[in-house]
Amino acid sequence: MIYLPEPQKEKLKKKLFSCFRNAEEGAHRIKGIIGDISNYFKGENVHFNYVLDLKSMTYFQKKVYRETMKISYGNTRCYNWLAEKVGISGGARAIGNALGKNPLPLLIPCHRVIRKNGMLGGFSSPGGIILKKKMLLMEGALAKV
DNA sequence: CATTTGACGAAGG
DNA sequence: CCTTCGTCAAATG
Repeated sequence: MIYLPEPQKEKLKKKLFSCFRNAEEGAHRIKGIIGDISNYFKGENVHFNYVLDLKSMTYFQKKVYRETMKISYGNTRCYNWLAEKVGISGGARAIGNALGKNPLPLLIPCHRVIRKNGMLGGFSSPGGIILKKKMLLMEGALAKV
């Protein structure tokens, strides 16, 4: 499970520990991921290559996530592009639904999926659309101003 | 099974 | 800008 940064650190901590009572002790086992994430938010071009546990997701969602993971750092694609990729051209809205349930934001870089008209679309993690924009800016994915 | 609901997109005001 | 309509997987009833 991934929680992206929230304005209030304590609130986030509380949320984490309510899910994982042994979070502190187990942390060393996921040092790699923690390091990667922290480097990412320092502005580094981090690749993220981990085997993800997606067995609780539907077949369709897994297909969407697999394609989403092919969008590399600093690039963006639109919802309909993904729709084509998973074989439902015209189903952009269904893509949005699937991405809205992304259990592993950042590792599954749904923030790189934006609207065709240049709008950013949505972002369901706590940081919301503000955070999505920040991440894209950091990646240098937003061309102008 | 029938409806409703969206992180969409195109077309036409 | 805005509205309407087509679209499709999931959630809901």
